[in-house]
Amino acid sequence: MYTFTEENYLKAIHHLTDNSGKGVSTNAIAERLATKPASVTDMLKKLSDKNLLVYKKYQGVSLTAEGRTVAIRTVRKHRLWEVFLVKKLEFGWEEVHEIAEQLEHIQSTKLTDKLDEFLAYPKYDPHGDPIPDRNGIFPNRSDQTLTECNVGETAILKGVKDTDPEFLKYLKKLNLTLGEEISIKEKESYDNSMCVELSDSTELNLSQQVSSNLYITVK
Amino acid sequence: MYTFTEENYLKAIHHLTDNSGKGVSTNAIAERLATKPASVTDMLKKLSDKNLLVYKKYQGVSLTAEGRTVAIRTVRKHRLWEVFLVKKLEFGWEEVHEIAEQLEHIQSTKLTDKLDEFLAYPKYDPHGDPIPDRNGIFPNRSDQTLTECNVGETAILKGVKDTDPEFLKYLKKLNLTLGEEISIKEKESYDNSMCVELSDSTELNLSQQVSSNLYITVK
DNA sequence: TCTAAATTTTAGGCAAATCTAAATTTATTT
DNA sequence: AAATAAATTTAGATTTGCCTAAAATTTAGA
Repeated sequence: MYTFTEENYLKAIHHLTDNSGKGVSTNAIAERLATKPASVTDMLKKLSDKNLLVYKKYQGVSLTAEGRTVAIRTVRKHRLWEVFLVKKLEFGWEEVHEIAEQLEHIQSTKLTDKLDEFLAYPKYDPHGDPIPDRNGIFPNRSDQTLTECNVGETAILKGVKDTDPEFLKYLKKLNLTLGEEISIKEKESYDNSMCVELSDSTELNLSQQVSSNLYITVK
Repeated sequence: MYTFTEENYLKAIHHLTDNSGKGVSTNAIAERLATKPASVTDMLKKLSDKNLLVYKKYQGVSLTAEGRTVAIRTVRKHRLWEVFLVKKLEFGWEEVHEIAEQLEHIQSTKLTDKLDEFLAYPKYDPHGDPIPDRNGIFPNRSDQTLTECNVGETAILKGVKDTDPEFLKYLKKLNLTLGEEISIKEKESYDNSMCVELSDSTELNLSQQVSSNLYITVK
């Protein structure tokens, strides 16, 4: 149906699309795909010819309905495989992205749906990112980060914004896993770091860099 | 490491290698991969340059140790994924080959080994084909077919030689699944068909075409 | 053995996806 | 508003894997 490369471009463009209505820039796509802007321009023309996106020279691109469908389907596959790798094969959450980058291109709707069923229809992947259903509908997710919480509140860790393996390993070391309850004890206005307590009573000091990458809901 | 195409060529050549010591022919490879002989010649030169096989013009090819390792690793991945699809996702045995053709190219030794563990180290795939272990060692398999059995003997179905989806669906319809006990009641010398009885006492008439494609062991 | 048939290889090309270097367009600055 | 900087596109190549048509080699048949 769609090639490995086409799916990757569409997924990248979908990821880079914000609600501002502006087109996604060539440079942004090139950076995300670790390729050169000239290569991106080439590919945008081809994808435009296939009606997967709307491209006007120098104006950036936006996905068509068809392009968005393909992109979301790819995200769905990626995240379902990540769940499989962590929940069934017991990989660490910092190891699965790379393998899922390959698995997301397997072509078989039946496989995707059976995998979904096997995993009991998970709503979020191991990093807390929402998994679209077979119709492409995403579950809602909190976009509130720990930074926005006040002293005295208790937050529940729902996801991570940054999924860099180094960051994930660091959180693992701190015992910060999805679902963890985090009570804010103190906020330091000097560097915006915060002191928090976990459910097992350990206390941690989190930099703003860390807290701004943790999606939470207030209890 | 190795491309999709390289793995496919090596797997095909491994499959076509018999113990006769003769090289595998260009035409045979082309037919198996549904490609043209000229394309095969191109690729053989490249694989030879990479020391994955030994190629002499007009003489056919044979795999080097390295090439064989890659081929067997690919077979291992293919068959493990087939087990996963049938045992865990409940696909029919006639549906899994195509999907496994894609999954077999996922690059991650850790994934393969974890999958193997998850599946409890299966020795045979859903068609009864042996699965090499992580060192490339195949379990022994019977190469005796039902055709060779005599009246009065009871055979246990261990595998199928032909894995064409149509044949597999036919066997399913006949209730002939791996492990089934088959008692030979009668052999018809006219067309070499045989009349057999299954464990649930149903009687079947099997053509030579069918019986010669069933690997068995005598009880 | 000598010729015809089959097999295999070479030659020349094509499409996908990428690259570098140069040209063009848009954005920013003074 | 002109000049510079940044972003984007074009032009021309490269690599991988495949193709067709023609040439070369091997095998098989009379």
